[in-house]
Amino acid sequence: MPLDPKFHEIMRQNPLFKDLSDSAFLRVTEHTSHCELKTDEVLFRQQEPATDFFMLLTGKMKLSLLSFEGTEKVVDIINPVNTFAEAIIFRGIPGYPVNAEALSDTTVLRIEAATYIETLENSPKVCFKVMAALSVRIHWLMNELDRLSLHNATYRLITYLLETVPEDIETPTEVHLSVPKHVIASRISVTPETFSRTLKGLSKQGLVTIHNSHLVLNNPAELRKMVSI
Amino acid sequence: MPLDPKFHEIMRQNPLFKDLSDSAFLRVTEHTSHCELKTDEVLFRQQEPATDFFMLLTGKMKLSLLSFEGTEKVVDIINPVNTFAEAIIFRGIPGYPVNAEALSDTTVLRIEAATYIETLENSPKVCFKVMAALSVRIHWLMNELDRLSLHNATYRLITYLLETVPEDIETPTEVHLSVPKHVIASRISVTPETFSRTLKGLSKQGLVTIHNSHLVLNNPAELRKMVSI
DNA sequence: ATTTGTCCTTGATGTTTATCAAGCATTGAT
DNA sequence: ATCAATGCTTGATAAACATCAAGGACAAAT
Repeated sequence: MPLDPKFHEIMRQNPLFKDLSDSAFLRVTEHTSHCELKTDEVLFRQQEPATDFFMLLTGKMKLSLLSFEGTEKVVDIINPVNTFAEAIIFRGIPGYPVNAEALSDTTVLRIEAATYIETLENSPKVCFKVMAALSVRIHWLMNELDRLSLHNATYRLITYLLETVPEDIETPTEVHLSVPKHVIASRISVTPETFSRTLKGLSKQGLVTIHNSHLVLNNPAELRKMVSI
Repeated sequence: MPLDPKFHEIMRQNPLFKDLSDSAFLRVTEHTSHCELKTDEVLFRQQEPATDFFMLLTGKMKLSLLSFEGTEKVVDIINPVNTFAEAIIFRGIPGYPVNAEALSDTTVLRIEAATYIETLENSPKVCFKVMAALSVRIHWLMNELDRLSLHNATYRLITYLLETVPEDIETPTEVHLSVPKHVIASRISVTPETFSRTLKGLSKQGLVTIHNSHLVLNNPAELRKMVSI
């Protein structure tokens, strides 16, 4: 079934679709479907055959890895209106490399990879957009590696918090944790207990004020200095 | 100066150049130069303007990040005949994201990014190869992230050792550590001291035998089981 | 109103790994 | 032959973080 045209505009804003010709774009949308997920519902699992990639419209998704002991590591938290799993398109390997699960009720667009690839074959311009997107991803991952291996829990928490506010903010800023704390804990690779204690540590230093999921960064400049961004 | 034709064949074997037309390839080689580095010599530093990417012909290179405290983390060890820093091509950001330093006397080819980009604009087929290469990189990085955040020093050492031997080996196998131990230590994110102790631990269990830089993996199957690959 | 469940916090304890300090082996230079 | 210099190992100690166990806050269900 072809996609409801009301979604066309939002798709077009994404770099992966922006430079497609109208006819190519329509061909893609004909192989795109709309998909609703309830909280905790699984979109796909590690190793499952990967035939589609996705664009998140509303809600939150988490991408996670499962170790063989069964412990889970949240690799990324996806927000609207980003695409995810697009890197699978070009791999020889057929399976998804992560699990994708809804953190809240969500809507996603499911885009057939094969169709999209066909359209790319006729458009070097879009290829460049894709390559740029992949490169951004690579540098994000390198950044993650850096932050995991070079730094401690406090550092990782602060950088996580600062990612959610504009770069130039100097005055006290509210931050609402829109996903459960234990998910953020996994995302920055600490246990929920350590997360709680680390956040409390920042609070004792007067750097943040805590009201449940509602935080105030009292001194963004000082926080930035602590991680020297 | 154009590149000595004796290097053409080896370049052609790399996926980034394999599917270029002859004329396009020649244009690239005209903007490629040959470059010799002594041990410890720096090829480029983090933040330096990135105008070229590279292909390693002989020797070893290390790519590393420097934290603001001055500690170094080896992100990757490059072997012949791989390209590196190719992801910079498509980024908006102008600087290299890592440092590149020779671990031994090396020779590299320096390829002008702008010229290469021009050739891509005319060849969707090569674009696909590049996208595939970038995707492989992404999945390698996700694997790294997994191994750093889900596992301990022993696990990381074992996977490092197993990466150097064929997948199906069951009998005792020699492994020669071709780079200094402290570099490997940084690569798997432990201190040299921990590296030494961890390796000794494996030795005490009879899993490896140590003769300086020369190791024997006595039971690859058991090692593989321990990390359950 | 009580119960149940989820999520978070807190404290006590244990493990892993880093840090500091010293010593040993090898190499190259004087 | 002796003297650094380098890279590795080893031991003692400390820090960071995980684990285990218990309890509190809050919301939904009964």
